[in-house]
Amino acid sequence: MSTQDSPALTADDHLILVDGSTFIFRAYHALPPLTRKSDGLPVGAVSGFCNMLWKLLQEGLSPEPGDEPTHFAVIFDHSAQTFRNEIYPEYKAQRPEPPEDLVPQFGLIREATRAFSTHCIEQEGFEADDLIATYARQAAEQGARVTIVSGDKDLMQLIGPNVGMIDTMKNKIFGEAEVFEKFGVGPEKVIEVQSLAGDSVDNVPGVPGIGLKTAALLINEFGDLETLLAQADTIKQKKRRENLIEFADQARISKQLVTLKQDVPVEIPVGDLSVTDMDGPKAVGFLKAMGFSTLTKRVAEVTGADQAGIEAADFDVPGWDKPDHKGRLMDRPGGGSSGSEASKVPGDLPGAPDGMMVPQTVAEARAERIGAMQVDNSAYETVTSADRLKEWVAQAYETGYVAFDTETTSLDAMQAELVGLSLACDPGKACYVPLTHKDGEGDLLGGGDLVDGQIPMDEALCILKPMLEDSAVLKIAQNLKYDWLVMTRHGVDIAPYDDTMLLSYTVDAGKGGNGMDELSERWLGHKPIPFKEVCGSGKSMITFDKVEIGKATAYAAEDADVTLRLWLILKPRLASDRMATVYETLERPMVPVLARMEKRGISVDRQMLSRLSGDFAQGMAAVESEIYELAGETFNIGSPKQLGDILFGKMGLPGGKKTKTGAWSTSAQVLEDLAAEGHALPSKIVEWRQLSKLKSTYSDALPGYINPETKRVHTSYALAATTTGRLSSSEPNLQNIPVRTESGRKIRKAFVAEKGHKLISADYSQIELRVLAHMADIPQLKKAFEDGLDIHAMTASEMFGTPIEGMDPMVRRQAKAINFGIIYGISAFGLANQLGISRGEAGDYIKTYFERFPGIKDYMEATKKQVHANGYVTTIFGRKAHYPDVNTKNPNMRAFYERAAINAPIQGSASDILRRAMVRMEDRLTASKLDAQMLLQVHDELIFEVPESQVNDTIPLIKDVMENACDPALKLSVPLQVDARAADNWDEAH
DNA sequence: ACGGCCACTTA
DNA sequence: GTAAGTGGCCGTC
Repeated sequence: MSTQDSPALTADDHLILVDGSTFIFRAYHALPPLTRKSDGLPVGAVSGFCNMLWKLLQEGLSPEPGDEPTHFAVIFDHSAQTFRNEIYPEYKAQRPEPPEDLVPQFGLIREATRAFSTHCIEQEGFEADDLIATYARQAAEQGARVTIVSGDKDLMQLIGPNVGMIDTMKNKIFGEAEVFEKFGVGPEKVIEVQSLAGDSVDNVPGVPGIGLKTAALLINEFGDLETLLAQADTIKQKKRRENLIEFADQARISKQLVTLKQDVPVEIPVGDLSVTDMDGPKAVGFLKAMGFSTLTKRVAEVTGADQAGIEAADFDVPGWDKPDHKGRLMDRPGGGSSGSEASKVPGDLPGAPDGMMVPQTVAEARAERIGAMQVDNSAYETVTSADRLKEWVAQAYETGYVAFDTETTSLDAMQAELVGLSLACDPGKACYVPLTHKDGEGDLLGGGDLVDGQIPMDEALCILKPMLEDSAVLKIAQNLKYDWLVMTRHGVDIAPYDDTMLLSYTVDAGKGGNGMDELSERWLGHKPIPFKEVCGSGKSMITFDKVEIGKATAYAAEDADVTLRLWLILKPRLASDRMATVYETLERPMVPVLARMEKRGISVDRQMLSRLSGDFAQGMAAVESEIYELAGETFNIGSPKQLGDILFGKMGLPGGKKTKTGAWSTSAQVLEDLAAEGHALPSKIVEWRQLSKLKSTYSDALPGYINPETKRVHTSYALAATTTGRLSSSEPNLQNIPVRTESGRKIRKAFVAEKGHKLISADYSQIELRVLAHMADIPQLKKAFEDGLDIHAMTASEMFGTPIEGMDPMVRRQAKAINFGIIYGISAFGLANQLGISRGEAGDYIKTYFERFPGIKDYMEATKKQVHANGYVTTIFGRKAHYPDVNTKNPNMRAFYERAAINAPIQGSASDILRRAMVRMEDRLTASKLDAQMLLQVHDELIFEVPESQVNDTIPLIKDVMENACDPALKLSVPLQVDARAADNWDEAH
């Protein structure tokens, strides 16, 4: 990958650079020796390294959130020879060969780095320090924070405002003060001092007779080395003066040696060092192979890897000659592991219990600490004055983050009136700011007046707006999209922000709901005040502005308090679960994108729908009388129970399936089977039901969703509702608008473009099959997509050997059903149902398919193995879908979860791709000065409203964004194809 | 008034 | 065979 493809770092990023090489030596000498039980392989330094790395990956460096690394790399020396040896051949020349039992551990530690899914960096000709210097400079220049993990004083010259250094072995943080303590100067003068004082360990000569103290004295007096050398003749002390003059060049060489090279042409750009999801089984396999039982257990627990089911990794250890006789190799005291002693050697670090090396993860410790705090609803403040509100805002600036929640009059963000808002900066410290509470008599003639003691809305917003929009304060909300919509209608654009619902969804999708009440019970063991206890429910429900302010404070401030606590628990899990990139690229940026789509809404033709309702009613009435005629009586056709009595009781038709409650099924499938046997009534029922559905769900219901103000329909998208990463749409659901039947498409025609505009529909062609071809790496499928072939015909041709030219449509149809079946985690039962063939025949088809496409079978088996071992599967962009119950003993349930797990990476990856396209779309349109507005998303399709004059320029841009949505993070091995069309209504555009 | 069940709509 | 949401019916509260 070239440098320009690599994403730049931002101020929100935090790069951790681990100095691997010095760590190895220090761990070797500082820690008690340790050998592998099975064969005496020395692993002491490996153990120390693994514990250190695991701790860093788990909790970053600070117990506070927001500090988790977004980028992480371990840097090693490549070889002893570097450019410094050309300048000064003696540089580090006196270094002894590393101890014999350390040699095999060099490779193992690199292996360990990779086993923890961490970047392992080394480059020929450069020391680790130079690579660290280069990365640190680049990251700092891009505004990111950098932390160097090392105890090497040579790295102290890099410390600066954005660059910190920490010695994890001594648990010491090095800031400017520490540098000053050690060198007597600030970080920027360290090299000047070192060039004078030299370094006996590294064989840097310096100037004879000048040590650290004198060097610091001189540099503080003269400023830098060159000035000092130029004015050396003014030095009073004779010997010092002579040495400075005589060894001036040696000092200059020394400076070159100690100056770290900050412009190494690094092979891997800094932007590519982002933290990636840990491969639990891989890490566990490695740790098992090392015999680190405690850490193995710990990693398996946290990553969810199946400890028992994973085999120890098998790899060669260069530099390690497995002794013929146990215990021969080691000569370090206590380092040997003779056969008779082996059983006495603990499986892990002796003398350094894991409890010290591997503290509880921050995520776990947090959950425990925050979860143990009590929630006290009576402790919250009601903010009634502008001055108090300003103090809360100041507190938010002080803390740097604030939990935020709005209270309104409606669940529909597009109609909701702002009633008040709540803030929290610290667990237990939260407030409610009532704004438009009215007294409770508003339903009578009098009353409905504003309650006293509320800050005027405009004044409150003036105080809050700068903070809510200030990049210095992180706003934390639960389901921010709602609050974002409410606030944007008051001219406030919240940024930057975190969303606890999305955090939970990112790390735990599939484990349960992500609503606040559920998360609060799960993580805090606290049940928040139910909304209905404040506002009631049903007909007697009151809007929040009628709630008495004391009661409102207890409820509203609690929401902010709980949200803050959830954030404190969930945010560290992005790092510990390696999900930061998923959250930051696929989840968080979707909030404003979807909010704007919901705000725009789409125009529906009310008259057209009204006419359709009439048409459907007429059709139903006609069918209805036929039904009563055939049945010989009237009954409620919409009641499956009554219908079953007529069909299978009175008329005595053969009942096929039963529903799970034991009643006769009257499903369309059953009715169609009966119709095929020549019965007249069943097909009439099917016809009636279709019309009934179209009328009730669509033509009758949709006009009720037209917003009186905007005259448009505003759906609501749920970002955290599905296990796979798909969105869902509700109130109304605009992702299931009919399209398959002629009468259904009439509904779709009622979705229209504004005057002077067109609707553009752009949809991915076969995206899930393409994703599958990529993931399972199926050569025939990839070739077919590259060549633009009819994929179902190709499948049929491959399976049955018939040429694509002049293929029987029925054969193609079967292949199509199989292709879909594959995506759904195929079973003979399901395929038989779909195609109306026997289980045996369906099984034969599947067998043939797997023979032709063995990679698909491999993929499915691998996926099943994964979900059983980890409890989750992942998409190509790292999204996780959890199936916590997949190991159930119930074979039907188990098979069901396995199919879902096979489907999830396919469906989820396709969803990720469209999310990426959506996140980029608006900027790309704006950059091209196009006014297209993204209105709807339907899983593989985007709907836009576009000024007529711009249609021709907009279509290619939309296609470009969608077809290249994987760039630059991932190179898909199949092309993506997008079909886009413009028309006056959705039906014709589709 | 609420919730489970069934049926139907989409990708 | 995967993933969703909505409406009508009907029993329970």
